Amino acid sequence: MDDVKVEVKQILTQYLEQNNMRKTVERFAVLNAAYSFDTFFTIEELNELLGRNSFPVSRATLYNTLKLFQTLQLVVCHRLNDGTKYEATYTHRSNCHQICTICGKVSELDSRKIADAVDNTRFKRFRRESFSLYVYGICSSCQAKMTRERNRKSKEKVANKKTNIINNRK
Amino acid sequence: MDDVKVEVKQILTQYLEQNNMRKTVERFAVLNAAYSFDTFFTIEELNELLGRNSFPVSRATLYNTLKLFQTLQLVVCHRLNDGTKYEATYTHRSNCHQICTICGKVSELDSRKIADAVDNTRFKRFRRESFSLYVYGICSSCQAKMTRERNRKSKEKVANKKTNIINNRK
DNA sequence: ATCAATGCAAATAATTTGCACGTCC
DNA sequence: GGACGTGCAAATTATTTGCATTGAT
Repeated sequence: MDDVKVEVKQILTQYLEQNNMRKTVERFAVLNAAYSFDTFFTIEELNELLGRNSFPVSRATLYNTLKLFQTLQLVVCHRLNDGTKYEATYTHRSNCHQICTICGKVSELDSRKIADAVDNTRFKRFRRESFSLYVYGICSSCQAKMTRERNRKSKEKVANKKTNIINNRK
Repeated sequence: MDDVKVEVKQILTQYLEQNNMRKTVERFAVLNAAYSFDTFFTIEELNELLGRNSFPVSRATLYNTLKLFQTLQLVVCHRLNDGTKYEATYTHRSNCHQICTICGKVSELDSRKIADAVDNTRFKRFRRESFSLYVYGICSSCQAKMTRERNRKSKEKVANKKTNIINNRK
C-alpha cells in the first residue's frame, strides 16, 4: 500500500539532492499527506490532515511546497468552479475526470481513447506536454435528489388544488 | 461580422422577456463587449473595454451579468493557473484549447476527434452535459525565446572561459 | 409606483510577500 | 557558521455581499 509513498519520497529526495535543496521534515510530511488522499483535496483538507497527524505547517509553506511538487509533476492543480483542488498524480496517470456540477463529486475516467484522440490532434506551432479533460454533468445521486424534489413539488400542487376545491365549495 | 452579436442579443432578449427580467442597458453593453473579443478575456479587460466605449459598469454588475450569461451558455469560464478567463461561446463550439504554460497564449483546437472519444467513453453513474479539454505545452515563440536565451548563456560561458585564461596568464 | 438591478463600499476568501528566526548541511 | 526554508503577519488580489439609489416596466 505504501509502495507509492516510498517511490515518490525517493523522487523528491533525488531531486532535492541534485538541486542542492534542503531535505526538510516539512517537505516530506506534506508529500506524505498529499499521497494519503485517493482523490482531489483542498489546501484546507491537506492542512487539517497535517494538523491531525500533529505536524502543523504554515500556510506559506503549504503553498510553496505544493508549487515545488507541481514542477516535479508529483501533484497537479485543478482550478474548478467550486475552488482550487490538488491531486497526487504519481499513481493515477489519467488526466480525465467527470465532475458533478451540483455536488462537485469527481471520478477518474478511463483515458485511453481520449489520449489517443489528443495524439491524433494537430497543434498549431506548439509543443504539447500534458493535457486535462473535464467532463461536466450530474451524478446519479444528485439526479435522484432532483427527481425526489420534483415529485414532492408536484404532489404539493395536487394537494393545493384539492384544498382550493374544498375552499370553493364553502 | 455583427451577425453573431445580433443573434446573441436576440437570445438574451428572449430569455429576459420569458423570465420577466429587465432589459437593462448594462446587460446588453456587457454582452456586446464580451462578443468583441475573439478569444479568452479577463474581467479586467472586459471592464476596460466597457470603460473605453464610455460605458463603465460596476464590478458587481460585471460578475452578476457574466454569471447570467454562463447559465444562458453564452459565455464560459476558464479558471486557469494564471487567472480566471471568460470566453464567448456562441460562435466557437469547440471546448478544446491549447495553452502555453509560459506566456498563457490560447488557441482553439479542432475538437471533432476529441468529441468522438468522449462520446465513446463510459461514465460512472453520471449524465454528461459538456466537457472541456486543455492541452498544455509551449508555443513556438516561447520556444524560440528559450533557445535564444540558452545560446546567449553558452556564449557567455565561452567568453568567461577566455577571460579566465587571459587572467590566469597575468 | 413598484421592485428588480445597479453602484458603492465594506466584507470575505484566497494567495503572495517581506522579514525575523530556526535548522539543515 | 552560513544560507535556505519556515512561520508569522501584513499586503495583495479576487470575489461576494449589504444597502441605498436608480430606472425599466
